[in-house]
Amino acid sequence: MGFARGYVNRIMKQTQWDEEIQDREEQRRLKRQAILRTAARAFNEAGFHQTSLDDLAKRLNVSKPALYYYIESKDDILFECNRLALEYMKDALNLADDRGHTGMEKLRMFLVCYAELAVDEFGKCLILSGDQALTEENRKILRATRRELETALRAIIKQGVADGSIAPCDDKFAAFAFFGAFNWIAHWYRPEG
Amino acid sequence: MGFARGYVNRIMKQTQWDEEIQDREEQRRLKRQAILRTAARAFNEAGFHQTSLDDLAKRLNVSKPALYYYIESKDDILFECNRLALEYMKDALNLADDRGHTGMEKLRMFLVCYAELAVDEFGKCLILSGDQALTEENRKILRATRRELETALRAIIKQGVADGSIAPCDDKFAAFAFFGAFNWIAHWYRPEG
DNA sequence: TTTCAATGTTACTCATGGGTAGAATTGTCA
DNA sequence: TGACAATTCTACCCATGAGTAACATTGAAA
Repeated sequence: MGFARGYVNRIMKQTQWDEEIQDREEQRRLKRQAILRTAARAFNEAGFHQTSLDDLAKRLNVSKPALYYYIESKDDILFECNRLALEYMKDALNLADDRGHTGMEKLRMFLVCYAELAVDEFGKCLILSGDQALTEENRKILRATRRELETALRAIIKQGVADGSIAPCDDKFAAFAFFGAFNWIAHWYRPEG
Repeated sequence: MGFARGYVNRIMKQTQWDEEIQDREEQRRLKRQAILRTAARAFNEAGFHQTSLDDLAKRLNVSKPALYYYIESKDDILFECNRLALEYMKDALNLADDRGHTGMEKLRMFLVCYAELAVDEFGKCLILSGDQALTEENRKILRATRRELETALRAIIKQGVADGSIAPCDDKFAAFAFFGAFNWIAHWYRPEG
């Protein structure tokens, strides 16, 4: 490793990316990502308000101000974690929403992805931590994305009912029930089993 | 009203129990209950950590130390709200779990009650606020009660499968799915509709 | 090998908010 | 009406934790 002298790269040592990386920008991006992942895990374990930035810094073997070189504020961390999780979910939906499939096939495909995302650190962070700690501004942004997701899921359900692959039902309630049941996964799932 | 002089009974004036109550003990109990309900509502609206005891005191037209005459600590408030909600749910379950009914009938009866409780202030408080703010001690107590509920629900489902009123399924997952879907009610339900 | 931008550190500030001390007010009963 | 217990108030304490200032270290280019 060409960068192992002094207190450099304390953050990277805590992450899965120990390999050499040349590009400066890329390193910054990855360290930021490492902070976000570690933060998400910490939030999921102890809760947002029970996790101080000093705690987080300690986990990353770094001092607190070092974090501020990569993030804006504590709120910023939570917001980014949530934003990323929603981003992934939108990806999953786009992946599933491929023409040539019945509504039911799309639904199943999406829910499989969703279940995976719901046990990912970012996904758990999105589901477990409410948005009440965020700025009104950030809250709005996330709510808008959430609504997008919901609308898209409802469209899939409607299609499924139309093409006969899904039993007739109210798409709104069905969507809520699916989100509810799958979000609940995040509450009881433990990696052990 | 025989007690309307000075700054007495500030708390009671904020509640639905404006009528005369003689018994001292009973008044204490009711004021405490009023504090808990108001606290639950505040927690549900703004979040536990976003609600200071000063905020709560202001809602009740009372000074902060007055609260401490009725409660132990802020944690105590949250704990009691959760404990009460679980208490009500256990009542609902006992009500539903009456012999002479099929598993399906019991299940339906319980879920109807559960849906009502999930939109009650205490119920919402239980579902929305995680237990991460509580003492380890209190957490354990609540977890035990939660487990009781889950076990009882699973028993009902198993009975339903046995007597043929419910389609065969894994009782564990079914219970989780029900709790998940119904708890989600608390997230989107607004009294307006 | 000097120099500068990038990265981290130590040592602070300061607002917030849970909790308390001690005084004041009130209801009740002798 | 005087005394005592119940109840509430004003004014404080102080731990915590987010965020910052100023200084130190490092990597790499000139």
